[in-house]
Amino acid sequence: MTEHRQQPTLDTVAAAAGVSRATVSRVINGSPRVSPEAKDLVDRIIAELGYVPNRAARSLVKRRTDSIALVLREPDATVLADPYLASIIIATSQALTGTGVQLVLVNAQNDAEHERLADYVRSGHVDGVLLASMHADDPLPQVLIRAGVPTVVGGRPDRPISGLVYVDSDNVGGGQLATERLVAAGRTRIATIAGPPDMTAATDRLTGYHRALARAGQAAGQVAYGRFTRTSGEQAMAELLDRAADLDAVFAANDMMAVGALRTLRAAGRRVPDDVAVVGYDDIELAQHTEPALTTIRQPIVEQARTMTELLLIQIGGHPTGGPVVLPTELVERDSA
Amino acid sequence: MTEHRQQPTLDTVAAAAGVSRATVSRVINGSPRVSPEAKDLVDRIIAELGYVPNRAARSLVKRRTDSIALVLREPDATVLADPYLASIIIATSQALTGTGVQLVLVNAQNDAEHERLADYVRSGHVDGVLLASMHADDPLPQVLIRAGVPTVVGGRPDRPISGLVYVDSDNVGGGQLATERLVAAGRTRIATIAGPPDMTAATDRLTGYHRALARAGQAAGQVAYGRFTRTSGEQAMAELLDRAADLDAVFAANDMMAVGALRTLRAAGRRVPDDVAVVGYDDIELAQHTEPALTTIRQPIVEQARTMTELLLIQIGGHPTGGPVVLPTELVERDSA
DNA sequence: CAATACCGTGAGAGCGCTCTCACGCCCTCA
DNA sequence: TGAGGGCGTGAGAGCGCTCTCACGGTATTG
Repeated sequence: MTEHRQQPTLDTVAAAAGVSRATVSRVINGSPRVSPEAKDLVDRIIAELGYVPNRAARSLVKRRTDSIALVLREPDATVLADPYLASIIIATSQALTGTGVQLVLVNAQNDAEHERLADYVRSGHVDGVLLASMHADDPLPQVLIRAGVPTVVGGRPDRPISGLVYVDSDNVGGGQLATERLVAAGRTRIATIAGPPDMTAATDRLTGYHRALARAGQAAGQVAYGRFTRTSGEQAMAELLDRAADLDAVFAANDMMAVGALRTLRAAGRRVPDDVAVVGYDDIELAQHTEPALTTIRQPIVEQARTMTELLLIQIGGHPTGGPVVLPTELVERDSA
Repeated sequence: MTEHRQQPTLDTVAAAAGVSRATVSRVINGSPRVSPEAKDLVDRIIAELGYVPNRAARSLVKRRTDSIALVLREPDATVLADPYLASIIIATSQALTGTGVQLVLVNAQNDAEHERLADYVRSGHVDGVLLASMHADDPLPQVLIRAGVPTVVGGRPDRPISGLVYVDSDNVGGGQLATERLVAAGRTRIATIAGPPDMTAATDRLTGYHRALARAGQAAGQVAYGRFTRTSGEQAMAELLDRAADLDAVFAANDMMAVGALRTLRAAGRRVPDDVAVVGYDDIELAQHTEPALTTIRQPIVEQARTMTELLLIQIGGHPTGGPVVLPTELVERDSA
């Protein structure tokens, strides 16, 4: 293994260029108060020596690290393939390219790690925090805000938190969009498989469902609850079929549950979309490959990540950010409805 | 917004405890050369003041940042849902919990960003680098090794690089496993859809396929090439059917191509597995939901990430690491073969 | 009992950088 | 011609921490 040769420092460069450390620093930081000749000379020496500023030293004096934390709260390896998470991570990372800001991934699954997270942030290793997803009763956002740490969360918290900036997608609008699609297709006995009542995304989608039905002048339909998993979707669909054998459409609050519903419907001998139309939510990869391909609602994940990142950087810059941002969703028409 | 109250420093704590800065430092770093009384006192003051050491200051003098970079080279938003990537990220992050080491995600898509990556690492912001996936002709590993940066890469490079530590899964063994499954099922005209010839994972799987056939005493079967995408799998399958209408089995070098093959086979009126048995590779989420569910090869992604992380930490610790590690794969039996 | 060892502690020198301040220079203006 | 005002530059004081070194005190040894 190559020996770590001593990295050149500011002083090395200054000495080689015959100027002071301050001048080199000015060149590096693009200060206008440097003569063109000095700048050229220093630039040349820097290239020659392969000098790279030491980030630790810089952030020690600047009180700035130029990196932000993306905090994930999904717990274990079972969610490994969670496409939403993956998208958020990649999209955030991409939103950061060109800004010179680095992304630090932080896993904070349990409470102990939440504690450490606060310390971690206060230790000055990051300038701000992105919380990937809000969970009910999560004290983290408030802790961070109270500590004066720039923070942006993804998804609306279950109750308002003053000073909290969040970026959500329009779940109410999405649920409404999905249900309206079913109404427009002439369905009149539209049921729904809702998500866990303790998640705002789930309750918002249900609200959208109710709203669309009301606007269409239809009576409230059957509601069954799932846990956003395929098997819970299968069960909920069975329950729905049991309670309302004549239903002709289902809006599932996410695609995995829709996939489960599709299975139950097939097992029950119902044809999709002929007998029962199905609309999902999320537009996961799998939605393209089901039989029939799933009509669903697409969330603006990339845009959400980008918006969150932008808001955070603005906040870090010390500027005021507006309130929460809610991004519109989109209907993806396929074959199941 | 709360004012960032002045964080207490070592001096603050020392003054409050009536000891010297050095003693506080010793307590924090768990030095044995501190009297129990002093330690208790300092611990109490630290808790009282909510003191957290400043990481920048620490790493400035220690030349250690306690964070590592995970470098991704998947380019754009189209691979957003790449489950392999997501798994690697999450698994790495999990492998790091409890070590006190932080994960910095770095996107290095194009060459310009590769350049900057080297600088970035030399700027001392990370202690080592994990390269998520090897691409052919990638100069990065050599650059890093030459710079003396601890590095571990995922996947075998296309040609040996001296001093490079990599962790691969046994693609040859996996390809063999898949093909043997087909042989064991009594298939005698086994074709394969191989991946891009410039990726070692693809060529290794093909090698495994050939080896299994040779061991079984069967003649070499038809080989068509895809690009690891579903549509390329569809095309390759059509090509295969064209060249050998009587084939009774296909080994696809990844699941996405297997899904494509399934489509083409269905369109061609072939029943799976009755007429044609299909085995995929990767065991992606989707493999559970195809019709029929896909028999496939599972890679030890979590273990791979964990191993890579461990090897890197050992290297960072200055200890010698053994050579490359190759992890075994596993057959997942479902309905397509 | 003197010599030696060790142990807990404090003083202080940096780590590599930024940034304020002061200084000399040239240019402008009255 | 002298006062004033930039403008480019250098000196030097830290940022918060670790770590070496020296020192007094107690325990151990011949």
